[in-house]
Parts: sequence; structure tokens; C-alpha cells
Amino acid sequence: MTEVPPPHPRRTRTDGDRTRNLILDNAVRLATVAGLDGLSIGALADATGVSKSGVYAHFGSKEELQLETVRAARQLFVDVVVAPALAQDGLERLRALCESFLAYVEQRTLPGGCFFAAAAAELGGRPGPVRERVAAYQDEWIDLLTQAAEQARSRRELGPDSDVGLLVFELNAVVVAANTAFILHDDPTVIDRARAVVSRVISGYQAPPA
Amino acid sequence: MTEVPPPHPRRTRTDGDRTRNLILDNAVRLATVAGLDGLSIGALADATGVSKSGVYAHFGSKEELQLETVRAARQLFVDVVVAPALAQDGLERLRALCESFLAYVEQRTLPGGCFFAAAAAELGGRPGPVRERVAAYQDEWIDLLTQAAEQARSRRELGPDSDVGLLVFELNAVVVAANTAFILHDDPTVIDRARAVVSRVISGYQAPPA
DNA sequence: AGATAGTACGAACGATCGTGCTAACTTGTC
DNA sequence: GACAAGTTAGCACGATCGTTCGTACTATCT
Repeated sequence: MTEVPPPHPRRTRTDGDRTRNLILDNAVRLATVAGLDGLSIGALADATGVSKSGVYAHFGSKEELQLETVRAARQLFVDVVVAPALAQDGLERLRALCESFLAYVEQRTLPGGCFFAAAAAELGGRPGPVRERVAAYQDEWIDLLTQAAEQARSRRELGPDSDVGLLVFELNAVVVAANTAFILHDDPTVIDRARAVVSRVISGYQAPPA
Repeated sequence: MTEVPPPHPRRTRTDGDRTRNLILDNAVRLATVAGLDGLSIGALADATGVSKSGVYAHFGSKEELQLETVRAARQLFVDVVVAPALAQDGLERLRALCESFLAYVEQRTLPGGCFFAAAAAELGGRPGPVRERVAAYQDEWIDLLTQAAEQARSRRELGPDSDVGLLVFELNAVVVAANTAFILHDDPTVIDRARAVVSRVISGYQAPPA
């Protein structure tokens, strides 16, 4: 008796979108552990239950898959880190952005920590469209911090001669370093240390009480 | 007529060490661009002119190759970054360590920037002996900074109530962030910005003039 | 109803991956 | 001079890589 394979279940066009999102969701997770290059289509197929060519059909090439994965990671970052902090303004927004970044790392939203920290380190030395997209999104984040800091300065929450560029560079450095140390050492206390450093750095730039 | 392959050139036993060093030298360079996982034995064979099995014979497995590559990268780091700074003591040593790290990045000693920054980001989420070795060497670096800072405090070059752990965390964060930004954006000015931040951070911890 | 586009599968491709085996050739030791 | 130890090359293996192709089915448009 020859086994008759079961017929394909129904595929609607909205199912296509759902499958695509399922793939990208797993791709973002996998990429934080294996890297955007180590992210293989076979492994992604196994993780999602979709066939290899099914995965491939949604993106014409691996590079396209990587580009869309970076885009999906940005969306996650905006939802989880950026959006909650936009309820505040000025210096409070700056603090909130740092805090929600640290929480996003601490709660292991992604298994390998911040997607963009991993991607920046991996793709740094390799030119190409994927690297450029990662760099562009990184710039968005830096610009967001910079605008908040500038608003804080114009509100006199920071000293009038504060170098906003240096402050933002420092704050970003601290939270990213916390991510790296947290992932490398599995040590939750570094997040609290980073919180302390963020407070200290900001207070160093604050306007002296008149 | 069958082509007679040329006979092998003479191989002395010290040639073995030289070949091994040649391989590891290229491995450290390649790993900063392709990652320790992306570092393939075939590519390493092409880069060095040694055959694939010739490379393989020196290390019994890829993991062993990775471990030795990490060890070689540490030796390079000690020679280039650490050793020159040991001529000074206390706060001057702390400054010198940061400065020689930044110079090591700025001069593109390795094509992909700091080896350990890349390795930490890549291996962070993947347990195993290679990750543990990277973490151990990273701790060596942090300990070195910490000892210099503690000596500086005991010499009263830093405020007596300085939190040395936070200072070191902050300084390391800044120089590593400079590495990442330099590699990702090909922007030499970030190194100077980092120099400014290092000075600012240290001055924030300095003892007030009596 | 028929054509078209979208969705997913299975099979297979050439390339490269890490790895193992054998042989040739060296140097150093008995 | 035999022999072990070390160094390197050549060849081939099974697995996995990204990619392509052909096929089947569904939903939408004409």
C-alpha cells in the first residue's frame, strides 16, 4: 500500500502574511544568537515548521531575508524600547529611554540581547546593504537620544554649556556595555550597575541649582 | 604524459612553529571580520598558502583552532595595548590604557577592530569553552583597569569615596563603544570624541584640590 | 469560466563546510 | 642505518549551505 500524502491545508493570502511574520519573528530571535550570517535558512525552516523552499519563497535571497530581519528587529525595538519612553519629555525622556533599553535587555526579550548591538559588531567590518541598514537604524536611536537631550538642555534641565553629543555618546556606551556584559557573564547585577552609572552621568551634566 | 608533481620542499621542525604562527596570525585578522564561527579552515588555508589538511593538522578540531586564535589575540592585545601602558602607574596608567586601546582601534591594527569586542558580541549567547576563554580574558582586562584605578585612589589621585567599579565600567564602555562606532561608520572622529569623554569621566572622579 | 498571481511543498543542484585517512618527506634518536 | 616523531599535501567522506525548479493548490480578477 502506498501512503497517500495528506493534501495541503488551505492557504489564503493572509496566511502568507502570517507565515512571513512567523518567519521573521524567529529570524530576529535566532539572529541574536547565531548572528545574521549564521542565520541559516534550513534552521529557520526547522524552527518555524515551514519548508526550506517555503521560507525562501518569501524572500528572494538570503540578503533580502537579512534586510527584512533587520527591519523587523527595528520594529520590535521601537515597540518595546522607544514607544513607552515617548510619554515623557526632555530629561525624563532621556532617562526613560535608557531605562527601557536596560529593561529590554534584562528581561531577555531576545535570547542574545540587543539585536543591534550584536548586528553592529558582526557586520561592522563587512560593507554591504545589510550593514548600511543597521547603521541607519543605529543613527535613528542616537538621534532620538540627542533630541531628548537637546530638549532637556533648552529646558535648562541640563547645564547650558553641556556637550549634548558627548552626553549621548556616553549614555549609549553605558547601556550597550551593560548589554554585552549581561549576555557574556549571565550576570544580572551589571544592569543595576549600569543604572547607577546612567544616573551618575546625567547628574554630571545637570544644571547646578540656581 | 602524466604530470609529475614537484617534490615537497624541505620542512624543518621549526618550520612547524612558523607555519602555526602564520596561521594564527591570519586567523586573528580574519576572525575580526568574519567572526570566530565564520572563520573557515578553507579560507584560512587560502589566506596562508597552506593546504586545508595542513592547517587542520596543527589543531585537532575547529574548536581547538578557535581557542588558540583567542589565545593569540590576547597575546597581541597584551603586546599592543597593555605593555606600553605599564610604564606608568596609578591614574596615568589608567589614562594610558584607555589611550592605547583607542590607538589600537584607530590605527586599524586589526581590520575588524578590537578582537574581543567582536568575539564577546558573537559568542555572548552561546555557551562553550570558547566563550569562557573570551570571558576570562575580558575579565583580565577589567581587572587591570580596576587595579590601576584602585592604586590611583589610594594615591589620592581620585576622590576617596570614588566607586572604582563604576569608573572602570564607564571607561571600558566608552572605549568599546568608540570601537563599535568607528568600525560601523568608518568615522575617525569618534575616536577623538571618545578621548574627550575619557578625560571628562576621569575628571569627574578626581579628588578635589585640597 | 478562465487566466493570473500568490503560497507552499519536495527534490535536487553545486559549493563549501569540518573531518578523516594515507602517503611523502623531514629531523632527531638509538 | 633503522626508526619514531613531526609536518605537510592530496583525496574523499557526509553534512549543510544557498539556490533553483517543477508542481499543486487557493484566491482574486476578467
